[in-house]
Amino acid sequence: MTDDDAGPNRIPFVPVTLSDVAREARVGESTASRVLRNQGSFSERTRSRVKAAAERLGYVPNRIAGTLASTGSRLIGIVVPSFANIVFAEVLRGANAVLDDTDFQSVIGVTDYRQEQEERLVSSLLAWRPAGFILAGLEHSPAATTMLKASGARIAELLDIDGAGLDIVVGFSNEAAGRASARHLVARGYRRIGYVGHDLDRDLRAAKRFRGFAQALAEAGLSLHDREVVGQPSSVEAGKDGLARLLDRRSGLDAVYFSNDDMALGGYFLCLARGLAVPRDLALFGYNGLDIARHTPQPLTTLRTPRLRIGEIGARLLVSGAPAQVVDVGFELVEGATA
Amino acid sequence: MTDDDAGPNRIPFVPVTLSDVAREARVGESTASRVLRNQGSFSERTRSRVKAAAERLGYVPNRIAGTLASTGSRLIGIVVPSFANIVFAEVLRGANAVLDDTDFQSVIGVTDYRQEQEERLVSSLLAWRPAGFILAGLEHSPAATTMLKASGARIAELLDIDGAGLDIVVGFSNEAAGRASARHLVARGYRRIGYVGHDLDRDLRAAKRFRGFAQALAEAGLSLHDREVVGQPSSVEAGKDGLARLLDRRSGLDAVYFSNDDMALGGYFLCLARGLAVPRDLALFGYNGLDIARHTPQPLTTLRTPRLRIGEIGARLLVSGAPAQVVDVGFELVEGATA
DNA sequence: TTGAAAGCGCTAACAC
DNA sequence: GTGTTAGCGCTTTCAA
Repeated sequence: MTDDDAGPNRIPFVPVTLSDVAREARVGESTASRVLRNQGSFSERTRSRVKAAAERLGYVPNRIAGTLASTGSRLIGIVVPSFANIVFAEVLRGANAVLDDTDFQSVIGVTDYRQEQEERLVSSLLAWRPAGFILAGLEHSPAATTMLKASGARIAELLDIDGAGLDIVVGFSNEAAGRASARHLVARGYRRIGYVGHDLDRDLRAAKRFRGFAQALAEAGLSLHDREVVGQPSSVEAGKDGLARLLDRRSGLDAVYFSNDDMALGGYFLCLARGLAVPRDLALFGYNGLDIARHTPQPLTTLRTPRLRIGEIGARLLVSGAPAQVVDVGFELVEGATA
Repeated sequence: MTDDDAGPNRIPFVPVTLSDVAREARVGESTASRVLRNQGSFSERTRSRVKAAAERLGYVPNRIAGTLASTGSRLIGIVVPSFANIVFAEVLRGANAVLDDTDFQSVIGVTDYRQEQEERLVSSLLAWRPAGFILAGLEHSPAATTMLKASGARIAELLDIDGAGLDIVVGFSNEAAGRASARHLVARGYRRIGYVGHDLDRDLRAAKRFRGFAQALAEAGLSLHDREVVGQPSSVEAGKDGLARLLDRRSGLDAVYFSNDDMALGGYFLCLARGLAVPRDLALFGYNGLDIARHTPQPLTTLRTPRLRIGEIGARLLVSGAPAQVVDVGFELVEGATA
């Protein structure tokens, strides 16, 4: 599983080092270093000679050595639950857009929603002495939390503000999101409301939304009519199957809240397939504001979250050395045609 | 834009080094190193003392230093066009699944489908002296190609085999994919076939599929009835709008080939909204085999590609030091209900 | 089986 | 403005 032979017919690779450049330019190493990093002072003549030498030799600075020699690294460790979920993809995109303009580089790990995997990743990323970490959510294993605190790295926890953060926190209240969704349905006159959700043990933010949702129903004197929680990650299929089971079991539902838009789209497709009129026969409410859900024949009523901005803000605060803080970016209720 | 002050109230971070561990265990540094890497020989007694000392001190090995001291790094540079596109997300997931079982770590960059950006990324990733690179497709800028070749790193180019690769190539023929799609439509009796595509200048693989598609039509004595190419990245909306324009402009179309499933879903939603019967009034054919497209009221007819496997195979060949080779994983025509 | 010592390629004082 | 000199924290000979 490790690479010993670098494949066939490979010329042994001899890298160009700073001292090669310095020799070629007939200056000292430190002078070459200063020119190449554009720091400290040097004459124009020296500058051009060093630059030319570096160019001629095809010099690529070795960041490993550079990082070791200086103090701080320019790596940001990013740990997300999944790539398949567009939400994290967009957060990443936002973060990357910011990091691209700096000389930070991101090292990424995927947890697959497993805390133990998050812990493993944090510990192995730590070995690279990252200057910062970007994580999803506020819940981490005790060991991960300890390591993070001890690491001296800045930490940005994104997408959730319901709880205590370690350092920088950028997101919105998932509980409030759930409450807002419930209030909307109640205001629209729906009374027999169901829930179709996924894997709440793993997706803690979905669990918080559900909690907020149920709470707001209770405040309105209602209770959940019924719910169907599938034990898998969210998907269109899971939403479709979940709603099917709910409908087959329980009659009289007038609205369903889904754990997210993927699930809700599955529900919507089921309604189309079964000839249920939406929202007359059944109202549907999602969460996320997925692109695709805006272009179905009836746009989905949902909550849109500024994921790209969350990634951007998180990364920017992280690399700019901003003080610890909580940034609530809020969310927006999107009135579609399904609720 | 750089981090000087590490935030408020921060205890200056003093990392534990190998020499701390060695001192604590009362052994030499090299002995401690051997134990911790489980390499070379040492007594059981030494082993337990070093392990205990490391544990007690909370030692995290510094990979930066380790990499510098040894020769090869354990980093894999991954460069993908986009996260938003589920295809790359899944390739990444596959690659990561493999890398997780090794002690390689991935450093990721996103090009946004721009070759200049790919070039920038390759050059900045090179500074980390990665042992390998994973790239999308076979087309890179000349400068990027030169740098990659000169780097001595192994290279895996994924998702396309229509062309010359640098080292390891894992994917399928996009042209063949286009041809297979055309043949299917022709075999089904469709004759007035249109195309709705996106941004072919940037998405070179979509361009190859289109080429194969047109070619197979020609072989069948047909030619493209009309086409609409939007100058944006693919999206549901672009597919919807593109098809709308095509239909408004040209009558008599009996089938449309889309540049991918996102676009095709947009087209499908347009048909639903306009009350066009699919496939009777208009047949639709996509590309990708997206999950969601299997759960619409009528599953989309499309081509499924084994993206996860591509990522896995690419990563595995890369880290195992396999010889340069081309792996064709093929694709599968999925007969849905839309064509 | 163990330790001392010499780097890996670079940056950061500090002289000059 | 420029060069010399120590390291950064580790791995790797090489003796012991």
